[in-house]
This record gives sequence, C-alpha cells and structure tokens, in this order.
Amino acid sequence: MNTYDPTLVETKWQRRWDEQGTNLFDEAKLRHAEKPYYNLMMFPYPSAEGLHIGNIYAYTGADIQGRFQRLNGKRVFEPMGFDAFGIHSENFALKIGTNPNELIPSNIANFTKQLRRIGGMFDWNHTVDTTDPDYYRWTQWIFVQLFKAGLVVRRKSAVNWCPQCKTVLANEQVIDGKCERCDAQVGQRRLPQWFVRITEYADRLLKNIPQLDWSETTKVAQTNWIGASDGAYVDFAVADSDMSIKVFTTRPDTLFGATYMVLAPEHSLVAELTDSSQSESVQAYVESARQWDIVERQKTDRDKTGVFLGSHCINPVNRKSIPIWISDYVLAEYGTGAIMAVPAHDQRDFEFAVKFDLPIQLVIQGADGPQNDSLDAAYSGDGVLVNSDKFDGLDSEDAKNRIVADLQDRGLGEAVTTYRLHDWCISRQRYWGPPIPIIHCPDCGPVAVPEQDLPVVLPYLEDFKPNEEGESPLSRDTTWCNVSCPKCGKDAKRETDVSDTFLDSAWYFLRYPCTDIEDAPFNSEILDSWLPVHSYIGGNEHAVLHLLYSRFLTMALHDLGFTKFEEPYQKFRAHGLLIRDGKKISKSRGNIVVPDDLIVKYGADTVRMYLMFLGPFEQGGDYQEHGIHGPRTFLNRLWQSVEEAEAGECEPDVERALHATIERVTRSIRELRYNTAVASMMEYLNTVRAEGRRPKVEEVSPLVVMVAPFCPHIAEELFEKLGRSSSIFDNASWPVYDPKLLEEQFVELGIQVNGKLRATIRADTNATQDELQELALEHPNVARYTSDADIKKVIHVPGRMLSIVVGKSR
RNA sequence: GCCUGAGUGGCGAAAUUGGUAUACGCGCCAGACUCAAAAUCUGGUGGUGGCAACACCGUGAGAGUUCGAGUCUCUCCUCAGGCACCA
Repeated sequence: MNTYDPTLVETKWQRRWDEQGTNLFDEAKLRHAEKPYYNLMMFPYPSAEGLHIGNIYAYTGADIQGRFQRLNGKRVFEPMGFDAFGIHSENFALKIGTNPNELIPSNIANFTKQLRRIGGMFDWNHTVDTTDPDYYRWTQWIFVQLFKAGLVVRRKSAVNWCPQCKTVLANEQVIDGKCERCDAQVGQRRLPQWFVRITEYADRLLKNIPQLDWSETTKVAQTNWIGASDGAYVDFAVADSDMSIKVFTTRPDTLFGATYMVLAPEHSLVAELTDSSQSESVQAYVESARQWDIVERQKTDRDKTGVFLGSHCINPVNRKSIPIWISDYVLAEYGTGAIMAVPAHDQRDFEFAVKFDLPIQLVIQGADGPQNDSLDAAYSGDGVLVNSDKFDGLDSEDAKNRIVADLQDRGLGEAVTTYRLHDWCISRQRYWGPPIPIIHCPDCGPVAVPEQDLPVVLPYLEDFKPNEEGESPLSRDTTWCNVSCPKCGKDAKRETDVSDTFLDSAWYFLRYPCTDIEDAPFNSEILDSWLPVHSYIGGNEHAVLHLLYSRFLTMALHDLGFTKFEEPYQKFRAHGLLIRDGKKISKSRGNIVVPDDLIVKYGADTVRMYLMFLGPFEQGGDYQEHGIHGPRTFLNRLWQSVEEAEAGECEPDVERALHATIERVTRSIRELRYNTAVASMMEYLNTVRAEGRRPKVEEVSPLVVMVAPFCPHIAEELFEKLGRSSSIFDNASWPVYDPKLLEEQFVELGIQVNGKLRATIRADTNATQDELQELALEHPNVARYTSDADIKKVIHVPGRMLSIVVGKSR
C-alpha cells in the first residue's frame, strides 16, 4: 500500500496542470464565456523577502472560493499579477544598493515560483506586471483620457514632504505625522502637482455604497472616508468693504451665536483683510504656520493659537460686527477654509474664545444643557433656540431649515453638502513609476503625449536617488527630457514626475482578461461579460484608498463610454490577519513566517488546510505551528481511507452523516467560514472510519471532492485512485445533499424543568408534544422535580427540547 | 474623543442566530503496538463536591427581558484595528 507523500503528489499534479493548461484561458474562451466567474484577489507587491505566510493565507482563502465555484460549474478566471512600481521597491533598492530594474524581475520570478508551489489556480497566461511597458503604456493612456476629460488637473499645492525619502507623500502615507516608510517627521512644501478630481465623484461614490455586496465594516470605512456633511454656506460681508467671506457650517441654527470669525492661515483673503496695525503679527503667524510640520499641526490637544486681523465682518442675521481672526485650527482644505465661530456650541471655538477673551453667546438651550452663558464647556447638542430673534423657540432641526431658507431668500447663503474627501494627488517626485505622459511647452502649456507615442518609457537611470530640491530624478536625464511640443513643434520638456502606484492598481483588474489584446488597454465586449468582478478578496488596509480609487476610475471610464458597468467589484470581502505571539504578523514587527520550509516539510495541501482551519477567514487566526498536525493527520487518514475503500453503497447512518456534512461544508465555504468546513469534514471522516470499519467508495468519493478546494493536489491524486479521469476540477461536480436524508427517525431531546436541563430522552421524531411530555415525566430525574408540583406550561421546540414549567410544590 | 470588530476550557476555536455551551483540532493523561523512541491506533480530558446516581458553579463584569440568554436590552471594563481640530 502506498503511503501519502505530499511532495511527490504535488509535483506530479502541478506538472500535469501546466501540461494540460488546466487553469488557462485563451482569448476565444474569454470572449465566449458561459457562467463566468471572475475570482480576483489583490495582487502583491513583489518584495525581496518573498511571499510570507500572511500572503499565502490570503491567496489560499481566495483560491478556495475559485475552486469551489469551478466545481459548481462556473468558468472561473483567476489571474495573478505584480504591483511592482512604487516607493517600497525603490527604497529597498536604494537600501541594498541595487537598481529596481534588476531587483524587480528577480523578485517577480521568486514570487511566481512560490505562488505556483502553493497550488493556486492561477491563469499564468494572463498575468499583469505594472512595470512592464506593455502595461504602463495603458496606465499612461488612462491618464491621458482623464486629462482630456478635465478629470486630472495641475495645481500648486501644499504637500507632505518627507525630508528623509525626499519626496512628496500622500496623506495616507503619513502616520502620526511621520513617514510610513522611514518614520522621519514630515513637513510641508508647495509644488505644482497633478491631481485627479475624485471629489467630483464624491456623491456618486457615496450613493452607490449601499448597493454593494461588501462587508459592513468596509462600507462604513468608505462612507466615513468620503465623509459627507450636510450644512450651509453663509456669506459674511466685510465691514467697510464690498468684500464678503463665505463660511461653511453644519449648524446654521447657531448663527446668532457666532461672535467672531476664523480663517485658515492659508486663506486667500488673509492679506487683504489684515489691517496695517496688525500686519506684522499676522505675517509672523502665517509664516510660522507654514513652517510647522504636520505633526505639530495635527495635534489636537495643544493650545489654540491665533491672531486678530484687525478687521471685522457683519453677521448677516443680526447685523452685529464681529472680529476676524486667523488660526491653524481651521483647515484650508475643508469647507471654505473659513468658519463662523460659535463658542457656546463648539468646543474648539469655546477653547479659542476663552483663551483670547472673546464673547460667548448661548443660543441653544438643551433639555439637559446649560441655561445661561456661564459655560464650562461648549454645549454641542440639539435644543431650542434662544437669543435668536424671530427664530426663538424653534428646535434646532427646524431652525436649520428656516435660517438657511431665510439666508437663501436674501442671497446670503445656501444649503450644501461638503465632503472630507480630497482630490487625489498622483504626482511623485520619484524614479520608480510610470512617467506622467505630459510635455510642457512654453507656448501651449501642458500637452498630453499623443496616444500613438505611448508608452513614455521610463529610462534606465544608474543614479535614481531623489535630490534635495525635490526634483524628480528623471529631470537629470536631459536627452530624455528635452523633446519638441507635439502641438507646435517648439522645444519643450517632458513632465519629470511619475505617477502614484495607486493609479497602477486602480485598473489592473480590467487588464487581466484583456492581456491578449495589444492595441488597446481592454476590450469592452470581454469586460462587459466578466465584470463587475464576482468576488474580490484582499486586505483591510486597502479597504479605503485602493477600493475608492478603482471605483472612481471605473466610474470615470464608464462615463467616458468605455464600459457598461460603473462599479468594479460586485462582492468584496476582507480577509483577517494572522496573529503570532499576540501580535499581527508583519515585516515591521519582525515575526514573519517564511512558508517555503513549511511547504517542504508538510506539503502545500497540509499548509493550505492548516491555515484555513485556524479561524474564520474574515477574522484571521492565531498562528501556532504545532497545530499543523491536525490537518496532516486528517490527510493521512483520508489517503488511507481511499486506499482501503471497498466497492459499495453508503451505509444508512454514514449516508445521513454524509449529507449533513455536504450541507454544512457547502454553506461554510459560501460564507468563507473555512474553519468550520474543515471541522465538518474531519468529523465526517471520523464517522467513516469509526471503530476500524472499512470505508465504502461511495462514502469517501464525495469527501474527496469537498476536500479539493482546500487541498487540490491530493484530491486530484485520490480522484485518480478512485478510477476517475483528471482533472477533478473539470470532471467532478460538487456533491448535492438530499434534505430528505437529513431527517432522522429518532432524536435526542433535552428536557428542561424551570429552565434547567434535567434529562435527555431519545424519542421518535414524529412524536406529539403530549407523548413527549408523558415520556419525559416518566424519567426519574424529571419526576424528581415535577411529581409534587403543578405543571403550568410546556414548551416544545421540535427536535431540540421540551421545557416544562412548574409552579410551587403542592 | 469618534467609528468598527472581538472577549467562551491549558491553547486555536464551535454553537443550526433565543433552545442540550465547549463541536473539530492542538496539547495533556492513560492504554495498545515496540527492546526503545517516533509514527499510528483506542479511551479520557471545564471547575467544585460525591464511590455513584447526581448536584451546584461556569461564555470579560453587573443588572434586565424570557419557561429558557454565549446569543436580545441597558451600564461598565479590557484588547485589536481604523479615523481624528472636517466647523
């Protein structure tokens, strides 16, 4: 009898899959797909360290879903690729003194080897590598489309500046005011940058969220990130001037309590509104605010600072003159960069008013709120208006509408929704990215590189370090930079910034099914039949930005007429994280596990099953290597059972267990609860092998199919042993359970007396409540509690329990 | 501070969504096989008391609803992740 040798089995089947193209599509198959199922997972950044166990965990969980769908008759397209541009690769290359042009290909080769070794059902004919000119040609093409549509614009903007990496950082790359890569403190700079106008789509991105089949947490995260606030613009006339200042407020009901105004130091009207008597202190404040790095600026617990401009504006509702201040607690990027300060009802304004001795006027009286102006803190709740002239007595909600309507009639305000979402800055003053396909002409301005001239190939630079000035390394390659304007032919210069990696990954899933197409980024016919993606699985760390950017891009391409769908991912689920020694497994924590040795020792199948058995896939699990013995024993016993199986039908008890197992495993896999699916299969195998009984072929063969998504290699081998022709994924179908077979003739029924379990009885499933009650009362341990008492009530939960409620003893 | 999750044996975790808490696995204990070990197989394994039948206690803490609560409601504690001067 053969014993199970994972390495032998796995190399055999991996070779067979390659030879027979088991997992490959060709262009014709992609164009004419019946029952298509696009099984997408977030592609990795190919690090030099290789895939770690957390990557394996994520990809295995996604792969199981794909294999399961395939066994259920779907044509499953499961591609893989590499998100290989970007700052991490570049920084790593700098660190080890190599060039990313050499580093990345070898990393990709290593990743590919690892991904093949774990037995993923990947279509290696449709891979994507974002650093391949054949790919980024189309990333640049997309940029050009957005540029032509006015959805990407160039403007000067204050950006996060990392003095260590010498580059601009996106807000999300700044963690606690520090660079996410090198931990250096981040400062500010003003540079001309390319922005994608994602805020144009804020309301649509928000409105579609409820219709998506995504986990609730991800939807909430996206919703909060977009951050819609309903409120109003209010215009305040500047005293002795014909200027006015627009503010945004969510509390127009507190307008009578506005006792001063605050502008952000960066506000465009600051200089104009500064009285000459104050100009020195104002300039000093503005200057220092500019110098402040983001750490300082972001601290919310520090004292409020600010300067009076020396001018006043008029509160439009009560004509009162109120002073205008500037302070860095008002953000230039949000709303209008100016606020009306209502110290009685906003804590920040309150702190500022206390510090600078500004008047505090109560205008909202809450039921449990303060009754007069002597406040310890702002009252930010709702209530009834006071000190508000004709609006006195209204409740907050009413007053908001009435006051806004009133202002609107007078042309001094309007209801508006603002968003926290900012435009997406995609400029990077770096080397390792796709060059932004723009040529700057002194006469024509920025001109898009003509589509037939794409790609703008990233030149090979020996020295790709960023410099102190923040200029892109590409600016040093003068032969590359100096070109003629595509419009007028004059001497012009290429844009030397490269684009953000998030742009590469915002559309990769559109390229996968279309990699056979050379003259276009994608084919609408193919896309419309395969998208939206049926299942997308990835990490929660991308639940906000990546998903948002790719949603935006899909919507924009839809609006430009390229696709029929406007949402890319019908279903998204985030996998959990692996925990080890109480900490999540990550490179920065230094507790990563390299899977290669584990696979050599136990085989990919065992590792796959073990990882899935750790805990619910969406919650992650606690990685303790000794636990791998469970799945290993299971696979050994499964192998033995198939070897020993004799021809014949299922025994009735085993058959019932089988159908219960099919039901549970199917449901568990659908719900991504792989751990309970594995548990059910183990339980069933225990039944099959109980007390040394000899398994029947019909008892084990459905189990082999159910194991297949988890452990594809051993499943193929056992399927072949059972006399079937490979591949199991093309020739087996997922077992179907018969609900009738789940019905049992007898059930174990719990008997409760006054809510406490007193006995368990075995009874006929069809017994009536009266019969059961009689049977129960005969049980000595039940009789102990019931014989002397009145039976008040009996509750029967069929198949589960009988609950007897008794009164006091007679 | 705000938003998400999550707290169940020695450990990873189950519990058909209000119905017999601890399935499945790890570990541990005992036994079989073995000269021995590993592997494998068999049985046991929440706590306290009891020879036993059984009783009481037990799902982060406390209250509540209910015949019945890990599950629902309220108050609180702890941990993980995210956001944070967003007017």
